[in-house]
Amino acid sequence: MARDNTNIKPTEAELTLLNVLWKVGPATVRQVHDVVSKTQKTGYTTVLKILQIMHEKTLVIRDESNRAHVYAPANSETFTQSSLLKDLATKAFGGSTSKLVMRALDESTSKEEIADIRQLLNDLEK
Amino acid sequence: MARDNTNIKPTEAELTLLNVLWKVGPATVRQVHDVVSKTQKTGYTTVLKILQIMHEKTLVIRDESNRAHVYAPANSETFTQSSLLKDLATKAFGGSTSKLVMRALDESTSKEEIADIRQLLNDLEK
DNA sequence: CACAAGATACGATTGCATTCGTATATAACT
DNA sequence: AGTTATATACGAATGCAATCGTATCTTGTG
Repeated sequence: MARDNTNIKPTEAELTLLNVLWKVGPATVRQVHDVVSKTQKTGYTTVLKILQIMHEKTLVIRDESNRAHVYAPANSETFTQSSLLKDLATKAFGGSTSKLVMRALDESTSKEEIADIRQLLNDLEK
Repeated sequence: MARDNTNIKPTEAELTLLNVLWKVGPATVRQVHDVVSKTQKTGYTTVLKILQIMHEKTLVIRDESNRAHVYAPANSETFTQSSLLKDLATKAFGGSTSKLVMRALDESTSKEEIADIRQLLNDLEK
Protein backbone atom coordinates (compact mmCIF):
# COMPACT_ATOMS: atom_id res chain seq x y z
CA MET A 1 0.00 0.00 0.00
CA ALA A 2 1.18 3.45 -0.84
CA ARG A 3 1.32 5.89 1.98
CA ASP A 4 -1.55 8.36 2.14
CA ASN A 5 -0.07 11.61 1.01
CA THR A 6 -3.22 13.63 1.45
CA ASN A 7 -3.87 15.67 4.51
CA ILE A 8 -0.33 15.57 5.82
CA LYS A 9 0.13 18.57 8.04
CA PRO A 10 3.73 19.73 8.35
CA THR A 11 4.85 20.92 11.76
CA GLU A 12 6.14 24.43 12.22
CA ALA A 13 9.79 23.52 11.76
CA GLU A 14 8.92 21.39 8.77
CA LEU A 15 7.00 24.23 7.18
CA THR A 16 10.00 26.49 7.60
CA LEU A 17 12.14 24.06 5.62
CA LEU A 18 9.46 23.55 3.00
CA ASN A 19 9.33 27.30 2.49
CA VAL A 20 13.04 27.22 1.68
CA LEU A 21 12.65 24.34 -0.75
CA TRP A 22 9.73 25.97 -2.52
CA LYS A 23 11.73 29.15 -2.89
CA VAL A 24 15.12 27.86 -3.94
CA GLY A 25 14.16 24.54 -5.45
CA PRO A 26 15.76 21.15 -4.73
CA ALA A 27 18.58 21.61 -2.26
CA THR A 28 21.07 19.82 -0.05
CA VAL A 29 20.99 19.94 3.71
CA ARG A 30 23.81 22.45 3.64
CA GLN A 31 22.01 24.74 1.26
CA VAL A 32 18.84 24.62 3.31
CA HIS A 33 20.79 25.22 6.49
CA ASP A 34 22.61 28.18 4.97
CA VAL A 35 19.28 29.82 4.20
CA VAL A 36 17.56 29.17 7.51
CA SER A 37 20.60 30.08 9.57
CA LYS A 38 20.40 33.59 8.18
CA THR A 39 17.33 34.18 10.25
CA GLN A 40 17.54 31.47 12.92
CA LYS A 41 20.20 29.85 15.03
CA THR A 42 19.52 26.27 14.05
CA GLY A 43 22.21 23.60 14.03
CA TYR A 44 23.16 21.77 10.88
CA THR A 45 22.25 18.37 12.24
CA THR A 46 18.88 19.71 13.33
CA VAL A 47 18.05 20.62 9.76
CA LEU A 48 19.38 17.25 8.64
CA LYS A 49 17.26 15.38 11.16
CA ILE A 50 14.10 17.22 10.30
CA LEU A 51 14.60 16.61 6.61
CA GLN A 52 15.14 12.92 7.34
CA ILE A 53 11.91 12.80 9.31
CA MET A 54 10.11 14.65 6.54
CA HIS A 55 11.43 12.05 4.14
CA GLU A 56 10.00 9.27 6.29
CA LYS A 57 6.67 11.09 6.33
CA THR A 58 6.90 11.60 2.57
CA LEU A 59 6.75 15.35 2.95
CA VAL A 60 9.86 15.57 0.79
CA ILE A 61 11.48 13.40 -1.80
CA ARG A 62 15.20 12.73 -1.76
CA ASP A 63 17.75 12.19 -4.47
CA GLU A 64 20.49 9.99 -3.02
CA SER A 65 22.54 9.61 -6.17
CA ASN A 66 25.20 11.98 -4.89
CA ARG A 67 26.86 11.94 -1.51
CA ALA A 68 25.02 15.06 -0.45
CA HIS A 69 21.38 14.11 -0.78
CA VAL A 70 19.15 16.55 -2.58
CA TYR A 71 15.75 17.22 -1.06
CA ALA A 72 12.66 18.52 -2.81
CA PRO A 73 9.08 19.10 -1.63
CA ALA A 74 6.76 16.18 -2.24
CA ASN A 75 3.81 18.50 -2.65
CA SER A 76 3.46 21.91 -4.22
CA GLU A 77 3.23 25.03 -2.14
CA THR A 78 -0.28 25.60 -3.46
CA PHE A 79 -1.44 22.15 -2.46
CA THR A 80 0.03 22.49 1.02
CA GLN A 81 -1.45 25.94 1.51
CA SER A 82 -4.87 24.60 0.55
CA SER A 83 -4.50 21.72 2.98
CA LEU A 84 -3.56 24.03 5.82
CA LEU A 85 -6.47 26.32 5.04
CA LYS A 86 -8.90 23.44 4.91
CA ASP A 87 -7.60 22.23 8.24
CA LEU A 88 -8.00 25.64 9.83
CA ALA A 89 -11.46 26.10 8.35
CA THR A 90 -12.52 22.80 9.87
CA LYS A 91 -11.09 23.46 13.30
CA ALA A 92 -11.85 27.13 13.78
CA PHE A 93 -14.57 28.12 11.32
CA GLY A 94 -17.03 25.26 11.52
CA GLY A 95 -15.87 24.16 8.09
CA SER A 96 -16.90 27.37 6.38
CA THR A 97 -14.32 28.70 3.99
CA SER A 98 -16.27 31.86 3.30
CA LYS A 99 -16.36 32.69 7.00
CA LEU A 100 -12.62 32.20 7.08
CA VAL A 101 -12.15 34.48 4.10
CA MET A 102 -14.34 37.19 5.53
CA ARG A 103 -12.50 37.05 8.83
CA ALA A 104 -9.20 37.37 7.05
CA LEU A 105 -10.24 40.59 5.35
CA ASP A 106 -10.12 43.78 7.36
CA GLU A 107 -9.28 47.44 7.12
CA SER A 108 -5.63 46.62 6.55
CA THR A 109 -6.47 45.13 3.17
CA SER A 110 -5.19 47.49 0.49
CA LYS A 111 -7.07 48.70 -2.56
CA GLU A 112 -4.84 46.63 -4.78
CA GLU A 113 -5.53 43.49 -2.82
CA ILE A 114 -9.25 44.16 -2.91
CA ALA A 115 -9.05 44.55 -6.68
CA ASP A 116 -7.15 41.29 -7.01
CA ILE A 117 -9.70 39.43 -4.93
CA ARG A 118 -12.58 40.93 -6.92
CA GLN A 119 -10.94 39.73 -10.09
CA LEU A 120 -10.66 36.23 -8.69
CA LEU A 121 -14.32 36.26 -7.66
CA ASN A 122 -15.26 37.25 -11.20
CA ASP A 123 -13.22 34.42 -12.64
CA LEU A 124 -14.77 31.93 -10.27
CA GLU A 125 -18.26 32.80 -11.44
CA LYS A 126 -17.54 32.02 -15.07
CA MET B 1 3.23 42.46 35.04
CA ALA B 2 0.07 41.24 33.45
CA ARG B 3 0.36 38.20 31.29
CA ASP B 4 0.50 38.88 27.57
CA ASN B 5 -2.83 37.79 26.27
CA THR B 6 -2.08 38.59 22.66
CA ASN B 7 -0.97 35.99 20.23
CA ILE B 8 -1.81 33.02 22.40
CA LYS B 9 -2.33 30.10 20.09
CA PRO B 10 -4.62 27.42 21.49
CA THR B 11 -3.66 23.84 20.79
CA GLU B 12 -5.99 21.54 18.95
CA ALA B 13 -7.63 20.11 22.05
CA GLU B 14 -7.92 23.56 23.54
CA LEU B 15 -9.59 24.88 20.41
CA THR B 16 -12.12 22.07 20.61
CA LEU B 17 -13.10 23.16 24.11
CA LEU B 18 -13.14 26.83 23.16
CA ASN B 19 -15.56 26.00 20.35
CA VAL B 20 -17.91 24.52 22.93
CA LEU B 21 -17.63 27.53 25.21
CA TRP B 22 -18.23 29.97 22.37
CA LYS B 23 -21.28 28.02 21.34
CA VAL B 24 -22.97 27.31 24.65
CA GLY B 25 -21.56 30.13 26.76
CA PRO B 26 -19.96 29.81 30.21
CA ALA B 27 -20.06 26.20 31.31
CA THR B 28 -18.88 23.73 33.91
CA VAL B 29 -16.48 20.93 33.19
CA ARG B 30 -19.38 18.51 33.13
CA GLN B 31 -21.32 20.55 30.62
CA VAL B 32 -18.31 20.86 28.37
CA HIS B 33 -17.60 17.18 28.70
CA ASP B 34 -21.18 16.27 27.88
CA VAL B 35 -20.91 18.18 24.63
CA VAL B 36 -17.54 16.93 23.49
CA SER B 37 -18.26 13.33 24.46
CA LYS B 38 -21.06 13.29 21.92
CA THR B 39 -18.49 13.31 19.17
CA GLN B 40 -15.34 12.13 20.93
CA LYS B 41 -14.40 9.57 23.52
CA THR B 42 -12.65 11.89 25.92
CA GLY B 43 -12.51 11.29 29.65
CA TYR B 44 -14.00 13.72 32.12
CA THR B 45 -10.70 14.39 33.86
CA THR B 46 -9.06 15.02 30.53
CA VAL B 47 -11.45 17.86 29.86
CA LEU B 48 -10.93 19.08 33.40
CA LYS B 49 -7.17 19.04 33.06
CA ILE B 50 -7.17 20.86 29.76
CA LEU B 51 -9.45 23.54 31.11
CA GLN B 52 -7.14 23.94 34.10
CA ILE B 53 -4.17 24.34 31.82
CA MET B 54 -6.11 26.82 29.70
CA HIS B 55 -6.83 28.75 32.86
CA GLU B 56 -3.13 28.90 33.68
CA LYS B 57 -2.47 30.14 30.16
CA THR B 58 -5.31 32.64 30.50
CA LEU B 59 -7.13 31.18 27.56
CA VAL B 60 -10.22 30.94 29.73
CA ILE B 61 -11.49 32.69 32.81
CA ARG B 62 -12.97 30.75 35.71
CA ASP B 63 -15.71 31.49 38.18
CA GLU B 64 -14.92 29.57 41.36
CA SER B 65 -17.77 30.86 43.47
CA ASN B 66 -19.60 27.58 43.22
CA ARG B 67 -18.28 24.11 43.78
CA ALA B 68 -18.42 23.34 40.09
CA HIS B 69 -16.26 26.02 38.50
CA VAL B 70 -17.67 27.82 35.52
CA TYR B 71 -15.35 28.41 32.59
CA ALA B 72 -15.65 31.04 29.89
CA PRO B 73 -13.41 32.00 26.96
CA ALA B 74 -10.95 34.78 27.74
CA ASN B 75 -11.06 35.98 24.15
CA SER B 76 -13.84 36.21 21.61
CA GLU B 77 -14.15 33.72 18.83
CA THR B 78 -13.55 36.51 16.34
CA PHE B 79 -10.33 37.59 18.02
CA THR B 80 -9.03 34.05 18.16
CA GLN B 81 -9.94 33.36 14.55
CA SER B 82 -8.06 36.47 13.48
CA SER B 83 -5.02 35.43 15.50
CA LEU B 84 -4.99 31.99 13.95
CA LEU B 85 -5.32 33.45 10.47
CA LYS B 86 -2.54 35.92 11.07
CA ASP B 87 -0.36 33.09 12.31
CA LEU B 88 -1.07 30.97 9.26
CA ALA B 89 -0.54 33.90 6.91
CA THR B 90 2.87 34.49 8.45
CA LYS B 91 3.98 30.90 8.35
CA ALA B 92 2.57 29.71 5.05
CA PHE B 93 1.82 32.77 2.92
CA GLY B 94 4.81 34.99 3.44
CA GLY B 95 2.64 37.26 5.55
CA SER B 96 0.24 38.05 2.74
CA THR B 97 -3.38 37.92 3.79
CA SER B 98 -4.65 38.47 0.28
CA LYS B 99 -2.67 35.48 -0.96
CA LEU B 100 -4.25 33.45 1.78
CA VAL B 101 -7.72 34.66 0.84
CA MET B 102 -7.22 33.91 -2.80
CA ARG B 103 -5.95 30.44 -2.03
CA ALA B 104 -8.97 29.76 0.13
CA LEU B 105 -11.35 30.56 -2.69
CA ASP B 106 -11.95 27.92 -5.32
CA GLU B 107 -14.61 26.39 -7.49
CA SER B 108 -16.36 25.00 -4.43
CA THR B 109 -17.26 28.53 -3.34
CA SER B 110 -20.98 29.01 -3.89
CA LYS B 111 -22.68 31.96 -5.52
CA GLU B 112 -24.07 33.07 -2.20
CA GLU B 113 -20.66 33.03 -0.59
CA ILE B 114 -19.21 35.00 -3.45
CA ALA B 115 -21.94 37.57 -3.06
CA ASP B 116 -21.27 37.84 0.66
CA ILE B 117 -17.58 38.37 0.09
CA ARG B 118 -18.23 40.99 -2.58
CA GLN B 119 -20.42 42.84 -0.16
CA LEU B 120 -17.68 42.80 2.45
CA LEU B 121 -15.17 44.10 -0.07
CA ASN B 122 -17.51 46.96 -0.89
CA ASP B 123 -17.87 47.79 2.78
CA LEU B 124 -14.13 47.74 3.29
CA GLU B 125 -13.59 50.33 0.58
CA LYS B 126 -15.80 52.91 2.18
C1' DC C 1 48.20 5.96 1.12
C1' DA C 2 46.79 8.75 4.88
C1' DC C 3 44.36 12.56 6.49
C1' DA C 4 41.16 16.36 6.66
C1' DA C 5 36.69 18.05 5.26
C1' DG C 6 32.20 17.28 5.07
C1' DA C 7 28.28 14.15 4.64
C1' DT C 8 24.66 10.91 6.80
C1' DA C 9 22.99 8.10 10.61
C1' DC C 10 21.84 7.40 15.21
C1' DG C 11 20.77 8.05 19.91
C1' DA C 12 19.65 10.90 23.76
C1' DT C 13 17.54 14.92 25.80
C1' DT C 14 14.15 18.36 26.50
C1' DG C 15 9.74 20.26 26.42
C1' DC C 16 4.95 20.36 25.39
C1' DA C 17 0.34 18.19 24.41
C1' DT C 18 -2.76 14.82 25.73
C1' DT C 19 -4.65 11.40 28.48
C1' DC C 20 -6.31 9.31 32.56
C1' DG C 21 -6.04 7.09 37.33
C1' DT C 22 -6.21 8.13 41.99
C1' DA C 23 -6.52 11.01 46.03
C1' DT C 24 -9.08 14.23 48.35
C1' DA C 25 -12.67 17.54 49.30
C1' DT C 26 -17.48 18.97 49.21
C1' DA C 27 -22.31 18.59 48.89
C1' DA C 28 -26.56 16.13 49.00
C1' DC C 29 -29.57 12.67 50.61
C1' DT C 30 -31.60 9.16 53.59
C1' DA D 1 -24.41 11.41 61.05
C1' DG D 2 -22.96 8.49 57.61
C1' DT D 3 -22.96 7.11 52.90
C1' DT D 4 -23.07 8.21 48.13
C1' DA D 5 -22.38 11.20 44.27
C1' DT D 6 -19.66 14.50 42.22
C1' DA D 7 -16.20 18.07 42.21
C1' DT D 8 -11.17 19.56 41.91
C1' DA D 9 -6.26 18.66 42.30
C1' DC D 10 -2.34 16.15 41.37
C1' DG D 11 0.88 13.10 39.41
C1' DA D 12 2.34 9.97 36.05
C1' DA D 13 2.57 7.89 31.40
C1' DT D 14 2.71 8.39 26.52
C1' DG D 15 3.80 10.37 22.31
C1' DC D 16 5.51 13.77 19.23
C1' DA D 17 8.37 17.93 18.01
C1' DA D 18 12.72 19.86 18.13
C1' DT D 19 17.48 20.02 19.18
C1' DC D 20 22.13 18.60 19.10
C1' DG D 21 26.35 15.64 20.14
C1' DT D 22 28.82 11.92 18.54
C1' DA D 23 29.90 8.07 15.56
C1' DT D 24 30.68 6.60 11.13
C1' DC D 25 31.26 6.84 6.28
C1' DT D 26 32.92 8.98 1.86
C1' DT D 27 35.69 11.73 -0.97
C1' DG D 28 39.12 14.62 -2.52
C1' DT D 29 43.85 16.23 -1.74
C1' DG D 30 48.66 16.46 -0.32
